[in-house]
Amino acid sequence: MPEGHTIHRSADELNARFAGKVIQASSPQSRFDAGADAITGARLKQAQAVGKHLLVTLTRQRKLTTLHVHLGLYGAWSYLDLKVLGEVPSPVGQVRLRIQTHAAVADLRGPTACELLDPEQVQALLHRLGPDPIAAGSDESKAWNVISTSNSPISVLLMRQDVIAGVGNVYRAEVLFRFGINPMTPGRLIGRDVWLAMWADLVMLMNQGVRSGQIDTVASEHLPEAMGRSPRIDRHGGEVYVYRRENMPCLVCSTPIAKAGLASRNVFWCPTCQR
DNA sequence: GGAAGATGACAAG
DNA sequence: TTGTCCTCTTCCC
Repeated sequence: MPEGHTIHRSADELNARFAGKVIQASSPQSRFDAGADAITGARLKQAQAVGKHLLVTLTRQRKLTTLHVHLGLYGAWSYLDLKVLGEVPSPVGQVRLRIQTHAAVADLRGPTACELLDPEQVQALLHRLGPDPIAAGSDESKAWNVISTSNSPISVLLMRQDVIAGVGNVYRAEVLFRFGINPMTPGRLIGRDVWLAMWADLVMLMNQGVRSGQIDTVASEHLPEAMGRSPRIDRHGGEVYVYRRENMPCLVCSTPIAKAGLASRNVFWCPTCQR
């Protein structure tokens, strides 16, 4: 499931299979019939991730269209290699969009957004997103301008896509732990140096997530094995300090990890390490 | 078999 | 802050 690193991987996967190819599209679920018809026969130029948004540019008869996909909480892409399978399998479950060539199939399930945008709408979307730590050359100062003047908790600011694009509930919980910052700390109390270090940490962690496909944030000296405990892989597939570890001992100080609802999302932190 | 919950975001009040 | 939407998995009976 999707934070920014997942979407960047989706873009890479789609480019590897479909970039430069003429595609067929369909909506087995019938909820994107018109859109699928509109892009069938188009050439897929490029898939690009911006924060949690996926933008796929397609051309047909020299006309440019952009497919915009946002996975939301539980949307997902799955891929099938037709050279291995031999024939095109029927869609399983609720497939909103199927993209296909003679060689490959990509199925999209459960997205919050699956729509076609014109260039003005694409610009409007990009305009309302903050800097993406995964995109090379992103300007962190746009995020700092908001954070340094805001009374909102830093944990809320980190989730705002107009402040930083691509950070979700896991990365925010983990980066705050790594810097010993309490989630309720107002943004304006975060120092410039601390912010720059946090940004650099997000750049490192999220790029690592793009490469590995999972979120690992625990320093090697704090891994359970290094602490004499049995290895534990979290349900989401990576190794984390606090995310979804409520009531479990902190990997650093053994204090039970706390959990609270904030702005309708769960926040996790160590009450001792993050005073 | 059914409820609850999940790495998200939006609108309404 | 609450309600709503989207789909699948996990957990409990």
